[in-house]
Amino acid sequence: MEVPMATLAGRLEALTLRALEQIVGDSDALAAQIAPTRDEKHGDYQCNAALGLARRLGRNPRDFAASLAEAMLGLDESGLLETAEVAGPGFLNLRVRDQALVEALQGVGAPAEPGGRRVVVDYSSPNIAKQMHVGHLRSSIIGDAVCRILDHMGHEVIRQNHVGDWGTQFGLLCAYLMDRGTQGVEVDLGDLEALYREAQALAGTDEAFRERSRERVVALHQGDEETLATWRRIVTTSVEHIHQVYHRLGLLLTPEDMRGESFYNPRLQTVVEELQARFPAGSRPMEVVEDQGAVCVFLYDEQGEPRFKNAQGEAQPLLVRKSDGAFLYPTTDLAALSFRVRDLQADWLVYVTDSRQALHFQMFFQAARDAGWVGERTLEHVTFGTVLGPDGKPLKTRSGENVKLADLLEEAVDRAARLVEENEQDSARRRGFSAAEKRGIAEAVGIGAVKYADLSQNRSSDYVFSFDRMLAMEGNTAPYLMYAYARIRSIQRRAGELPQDPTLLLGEVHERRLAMHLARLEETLDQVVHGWRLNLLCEYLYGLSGLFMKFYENCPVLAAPTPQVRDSRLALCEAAARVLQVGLGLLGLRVVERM
RNA sequence: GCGCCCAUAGCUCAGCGGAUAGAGCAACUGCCUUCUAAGCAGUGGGUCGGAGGUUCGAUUCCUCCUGGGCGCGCCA
Repeated sequence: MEVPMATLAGRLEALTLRALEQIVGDSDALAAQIAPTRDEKHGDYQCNAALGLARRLGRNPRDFAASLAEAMLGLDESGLLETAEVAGPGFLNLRVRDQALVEALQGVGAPAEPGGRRVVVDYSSPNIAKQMHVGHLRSSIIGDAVCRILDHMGHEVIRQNHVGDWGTQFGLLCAYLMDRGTQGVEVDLGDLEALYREAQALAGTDEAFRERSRERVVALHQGDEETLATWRRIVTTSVEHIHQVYHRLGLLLTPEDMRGESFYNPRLQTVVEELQARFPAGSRPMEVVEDQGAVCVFLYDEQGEPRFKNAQGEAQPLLVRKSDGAFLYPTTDLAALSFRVRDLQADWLVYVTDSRQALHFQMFFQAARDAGWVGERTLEHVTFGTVLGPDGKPLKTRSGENVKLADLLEEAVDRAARLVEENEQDSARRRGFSAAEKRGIAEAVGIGAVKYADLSQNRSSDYVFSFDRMLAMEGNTAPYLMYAYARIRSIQRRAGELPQDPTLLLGEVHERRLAMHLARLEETLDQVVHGWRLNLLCEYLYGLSGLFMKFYENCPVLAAPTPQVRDSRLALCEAAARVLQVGLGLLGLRVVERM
């Protein structure tokens, strides 16, 4: 993995590689193995290259590490290293010069120059005609953070909200609405949901209605104007609701990013025909055959064995057309992939959906690859676990329904508002906020808490949703990080004029620790992107907040011993505020100036 | 049956080859006449589910086992 040269880790890695080449000559298997030290008595970074390499070369690891250290110090024209010391069985402990650290802080948090790759990020993807519920939370939050980080790193991001606006449920709903003759009458979302439930119930008992629903699906797909008009009314109502929720969640998604399943309808037939024509029965690694009236794509590995098997141990196909002629989820996904590659010219596709769809994505990615649609492009399925209730089962309301996202966010903000109010009632903590300020803080803290609680989890595991924990004032929570930021702003307000281009002095241990951590934002992001481990960014920001709090306790800023130290500390405060704001911004959280 | 994910402190979770395994909560002890105490400092708490293997080195990688979650032909 290439690391941008600007980061300390990147510069150390480059230096280490040059030194290794000098010692052992050209070798394809050289790895610098630079990592931040866990314990600061081992320096700032450690190089673990000597341990393994010395053994392969039949040399003593400590001796090898010593000559590596010598070579590195000799090649270090830019004055990066303070010391390089051999320790333990052959670790090389590296301490960075304060001057190099100060340089690394220049422009920290600034976005990269544009010029990266073109990335399509597919996320959120709610269903039309239903309220957004907790099942859409993680995709929305995670996908948005992915977009923000990619953009920060200089990539061109194209958001795609692949909404479900075209399935069989619309036949049901259109048929029911048209039966009732509600054309022209305003329908709100609550009505739609009630109507959908009624329609489902009716379909359970009424064969004729089921038949009319099926006909409506066909009419819709064939572009029947009356059916389309009904469908559009449903869509318009839902889109409005969805964007209200997005606005409150603070997502980047706009109506322009919405490209629903219906968009691909005219392309589905072509996709199936292309595959059928190019991969007739007997083709490898993929063959398209009709079985029981359905069009099936079978995928084979290099040995000609089926890549996927069903519960009976038989080859399992990807179904691209049902026996009744209708298309399915995989068909739409293939059409969308083709559109993103050919029309949007993307060279990196990211899909953010829950992990239950992992098999589907494996199959459909493989089919796209085998069809030659992918080439050198990157396909990533970013999965996540389920949001659970206190009982350890998927979160539902007491009556067993999906928790509506709008309700969940409302409660989070309510609870945050109560916390703000409690502080205002306490004479020792009162800040004298206006009603508008209190609302602003509650909104940022409440929504931020929900998002941060999600992002700070390991993506792959399920997690138990708890307002109490996410809004806790202590620990790795949004309020803690936002509080750190507000404290910095408070100092800056009191300081008045901020110093112009001050010299950073890192004599105090808390000053240097803070500076070193601040300098590691970009290298943390490099790690985050590798596997989309967003919780690493959360951990980084939590660590930053903790270091700032310790700095705050131990290093008076406004009452610093000298004007030079005061200016230096004010500059550290400014850098910390910037990194916190940028970092939280990358996660989609807003900061507040006071709380 | 096959596949994917998970198992780490009493609880909730970090830690995807490196040095004595880390946080927060909960329990206990200090610190507000000094920049926001939504804070800081400290104490106690672990056979990293089990057994093998690879490695100079394994919570981390591989194999098997146990226990949980999820998925596997016309839903998306």
